Amino acid sequence: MTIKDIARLAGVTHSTVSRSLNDSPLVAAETKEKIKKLATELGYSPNTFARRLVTKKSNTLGVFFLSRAEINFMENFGTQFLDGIATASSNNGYDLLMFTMTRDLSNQKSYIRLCQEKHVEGVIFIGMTSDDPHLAEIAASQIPVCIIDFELKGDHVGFISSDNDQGIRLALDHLWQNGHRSIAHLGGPEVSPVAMIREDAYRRYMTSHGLESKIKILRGDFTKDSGYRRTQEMIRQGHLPTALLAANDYMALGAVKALKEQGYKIPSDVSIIGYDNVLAGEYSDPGLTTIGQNPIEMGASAVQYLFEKLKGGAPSPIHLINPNLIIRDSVRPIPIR
Amino acid sequence: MTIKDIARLAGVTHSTVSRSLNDSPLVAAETKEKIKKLATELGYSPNTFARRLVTKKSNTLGVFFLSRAEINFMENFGTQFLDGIATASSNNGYDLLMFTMTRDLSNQKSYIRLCQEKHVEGVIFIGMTSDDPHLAEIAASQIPVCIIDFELKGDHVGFISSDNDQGIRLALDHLWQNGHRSIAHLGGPEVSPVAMIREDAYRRYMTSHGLESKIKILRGDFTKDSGYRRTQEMIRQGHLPTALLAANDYMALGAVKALKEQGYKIPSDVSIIGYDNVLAGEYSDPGLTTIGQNPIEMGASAVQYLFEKLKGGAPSPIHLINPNLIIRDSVRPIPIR
DNA sequence: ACTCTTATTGCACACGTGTGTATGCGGATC
DNA sequence: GATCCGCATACACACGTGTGCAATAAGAGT
Repeated sequence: MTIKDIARLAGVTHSTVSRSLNDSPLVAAETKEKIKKLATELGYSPNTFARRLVTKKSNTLGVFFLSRAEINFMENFGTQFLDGIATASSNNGYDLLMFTMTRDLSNQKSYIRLCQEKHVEGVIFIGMTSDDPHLAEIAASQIPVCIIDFELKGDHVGFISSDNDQGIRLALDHLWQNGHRSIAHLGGPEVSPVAMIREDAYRRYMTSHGLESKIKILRGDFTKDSGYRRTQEMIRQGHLPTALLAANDYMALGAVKALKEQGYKIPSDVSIIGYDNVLAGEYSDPGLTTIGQNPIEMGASAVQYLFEKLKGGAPSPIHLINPNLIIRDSVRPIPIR
Repeated sequence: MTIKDIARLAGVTHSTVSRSLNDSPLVAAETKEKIKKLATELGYSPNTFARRLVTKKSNTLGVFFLSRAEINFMENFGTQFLDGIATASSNNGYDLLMFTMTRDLSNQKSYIRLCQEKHVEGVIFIGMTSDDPHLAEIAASQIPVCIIDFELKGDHVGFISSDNDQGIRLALDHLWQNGHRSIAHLGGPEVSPVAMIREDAYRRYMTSHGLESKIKILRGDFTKDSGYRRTQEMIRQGHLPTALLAANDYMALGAVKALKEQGYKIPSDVSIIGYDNVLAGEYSDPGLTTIGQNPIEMGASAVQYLFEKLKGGAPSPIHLINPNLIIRDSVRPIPIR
């Protein structure tokens, strides 16, 4: 079923059909209607390959995501990113091609080259790592790029992230409103940009609320075990805060474990708040109050950035998505001392 | 950069170039080499749209996955399925188009229709649900379909799943070898096919090992809370087994919680083994011994099925992937009584 | 030396769609 | 009534690649 078939049945040429279906003003309203009706009756759908060949527009976005079996860092975020990306893309009539970034980075084909070959108009990266050998090439890309949770500067590259600063403020506001004044921070490693942003937000909040003297930072590495050990050390030193704000949920769960082992009760003895809203926090005991990112919205924003770029606009290269506070059972109000 | 450009530079016609790059025997070995060399030097890559237009082959697979923000049932499996699918697809020179199955099933376009429009040669579904209104249409599909974790019969539809029967045997073997003879089963709801398969495997194993009298089944609904409550009831009744095999990890974690609350120690008092290898089990206390599915391999198998179908073969419509036992700290050997 | 065969290349068309230009037709203007 | 204008449609070509068939050249056989 092609436009030529429709043309024959309607007694016109294929050009008239083409123009009708594309709503060209060059064709009489009457015949246009007639042809459109005929097309839908026949269940016609255009051959995208022929169309793309002549228009030189692919209407296709690409998404690369990290493929590492042993690293589960993405939790269920991965599918939610993809969810947001796929629906936003589809809503705008764009196809979505999916690629993986494999682990042996040596014989890996250049991403950008691959995109050119596939005629991808814009591309999104999920799970980019700083050891990737193609970073410079991506930064110099001529086709619009958007990277989730990894900052890279370039004329046509955007950056989508959760607003970590605001997330920390949400968490600390919650503790503050529950009467907590002695709040320690279980931070991530210094090599992690996200960890540093969260720690910095903690420092600023404490200072601006007159709690500068209460600032206390335990340095973990985002693993549950590091949270467990740093908390053990803190317990031994004997200075327990009333609340602990962890830079991610896994460390928070490690802290819970260490405290429970020493006979402390959560949240009656110590309140704990995590970050990321991983599933383990939902199923832990007590349920972990935490800050949730909005991965679906992040994915949609990435697509949004690409479309604005494609339209010739100059969207902000950085988009921070609002996180939200998820209240469970690990924070308890205390009277102000 | 087209084959015409190469033709001009090589002093031949575009047909000769086309034949050379496609390794046709109709062209002299000498000129073939020359042209191939020229093409790589110029960094030529064929225009897929033109090629697909004339060959009528898209070299494209499609993947639909369920898009439901509030349902996290896929955990990190989703990305791993996609990982396996994307790499297998790419290794065979196929592109992968991604679509979502949106929640409002009413105004949803027919999946198969969409596949035809996009010229998808084969399609994979992840997260299919039994309330989807397009099931009949999928079953009757003329293009090869493969569904992960959802059985549907049709001439061109395949079914990929973890081998639940073997998984249960792995778990019970592990308990058996650790001396356990009194093993209860915390099963899933009767409406779940997977739950029934797992329960049946439990029954057969117990019977074939002379433990028919020890068969005891608690009926949960796959949630942590149901595991918690069924276990509480069992404790109240006073007949504790030495080991508990749960039909999924969340229920296992619920059981752990109930037992710990009553002062029992895991695994010294009761051994517990879960199923699915969700992340929460890795981070729970104690680490949950469980059965892991191999989602990457499942994804790759789905692609494999489609390719065999496309080659005209008749692959088995059912593929069961071997699960594996993941030993952590929730099972402990006991002396045989 | 002539014919026949075979190897190699060119020619021409096709795939389905979009678009610039030409053509035809009706009506309005003078 | 001749001219001009505008509207609607047809014609023709293009996009880049693949392929059946014809054409040419070279070599082999008699």
